Amino acid sequence: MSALKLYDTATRTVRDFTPIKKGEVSIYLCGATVQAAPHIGHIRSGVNFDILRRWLIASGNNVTFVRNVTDIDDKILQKAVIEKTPWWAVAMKYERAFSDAYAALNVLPPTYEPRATGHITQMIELMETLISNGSAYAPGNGDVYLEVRKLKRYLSLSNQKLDDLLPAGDADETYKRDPRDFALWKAAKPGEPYWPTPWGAGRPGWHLECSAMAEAYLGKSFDIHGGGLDLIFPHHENEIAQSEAAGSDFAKLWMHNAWVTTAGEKMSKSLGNSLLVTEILKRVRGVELRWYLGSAHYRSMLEFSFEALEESAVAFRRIENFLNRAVEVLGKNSEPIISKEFTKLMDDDLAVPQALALLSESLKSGNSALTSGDLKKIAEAASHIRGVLSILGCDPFERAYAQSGNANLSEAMDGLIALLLEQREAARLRKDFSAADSIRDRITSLGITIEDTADGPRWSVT
RNA sequence: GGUCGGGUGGCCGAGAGGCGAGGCUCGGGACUGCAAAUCCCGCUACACGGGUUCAAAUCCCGUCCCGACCUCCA
Repeated sequence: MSALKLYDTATRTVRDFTPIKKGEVSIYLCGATVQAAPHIGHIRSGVNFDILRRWLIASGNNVTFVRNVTDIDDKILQKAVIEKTPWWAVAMKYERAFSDAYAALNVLPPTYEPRATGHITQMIELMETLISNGSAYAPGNGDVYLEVRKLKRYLSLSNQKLDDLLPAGDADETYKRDPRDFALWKAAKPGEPYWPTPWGAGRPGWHLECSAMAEAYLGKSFDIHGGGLDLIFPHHENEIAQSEAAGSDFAKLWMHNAWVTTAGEKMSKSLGNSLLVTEILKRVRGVELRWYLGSAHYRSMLEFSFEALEESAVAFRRIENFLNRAVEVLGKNSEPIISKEFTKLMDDDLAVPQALALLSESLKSGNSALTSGDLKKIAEAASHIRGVLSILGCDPFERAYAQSGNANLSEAMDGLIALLLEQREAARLRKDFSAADSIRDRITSLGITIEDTADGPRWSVT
């Protein structure tokens, strides 16, 4: 019995979430336009919605999760010219880059991951519907526009008035009945890729694909539509306009994640390469980046700095260290438990930051139990921590984060270090501390940390 | 111009009328041959000016500052 509440952009309130079909949740997330490698802002969206998805699953729902790939658009075509390569090669290259980033951050693969170019047929059908019912028009040049003045309602998501909008600057308005009408379909210019349609050869406008694909995979009505804040207008407004004009109910609830900012500003694509996921992953592991991106509330801006990232990674290693020690002491891993308190927090619009305070309590209690040797409490703490981490997608024991090392090699290493530690222990016993410290220093300089515990020394690679 | 979101301690980051989230840093202590790890204690804030209230970071009015969107955007 879920009491999940989520913030709905459409009503600007936190409200009860009830799926259309009990136990089944359908989500459409606007994915990447594959025109450049992902930076950490792009991937935050993936992480935030992955947390939502994991929570819905943990709450007993079957989740159908659709995340599209926009593999044709103006920027991809521009990039193809710059990179002197076909547009589809550009799209494929960056789609792979996104896939790699999602995988590195343990973002669950979507149930379906449709590409725009694979759904031209559905888009044409949608346009036919819109033209035949008078919502859209083809002025004859190959373009197809949606006539926004004819809509029963428009701009309800962003709460704007049509007449307040600034007129589009560089739009070629000669074919538009109103400057605010937007393109469903764009006529191909010479040299551009095109698909044939009853109105001429061209390619999809940006918004059409999401309406077409959402209906294809989720039907005329589905539970949650998500994306970044900047998609509210125009992208999501236009999706609503198209789909409603075509007779769909479309999304029941709208969720938008906030940005990763630098110096208070939205991360822009012209910022350079330093914040690309691949670059960040040279500094911290995937699980640590995910922990960082997931740790702020999804509707709060996350002010990025390398200091904050490093700090966050250190905090995560502390948790990981406890879990590893718990396994050593207990001889086995503790099963994740989702506590009532945690459930209450997550049900409250995914209150992750407060859940982290809860985790912090478990960590303290677990570490204390480790000192006192209270096995029951150690297991309890480990279970609660793993419960939280499993929802955040940061459980270090998850397969996505498993070390793919050479088993023989680590066994040999284990033996070698044990040998050194035995010598050090012998030196300590005879109070030859300078010999003991010199062994420790040598080991430390190789990047291995030695800790003396009540149960003897333990080592870990830093 | 319209719409939306912010300003919280040295830093990050929650909360949204009362009983001061949490983490990091810093200071002190316990433990330890030393270190590391861990635990305990301490430091304590809500942009500014008014107002409402027994009580305001939270509500209201005003001001300042920052950011986002307005047909390329996570």
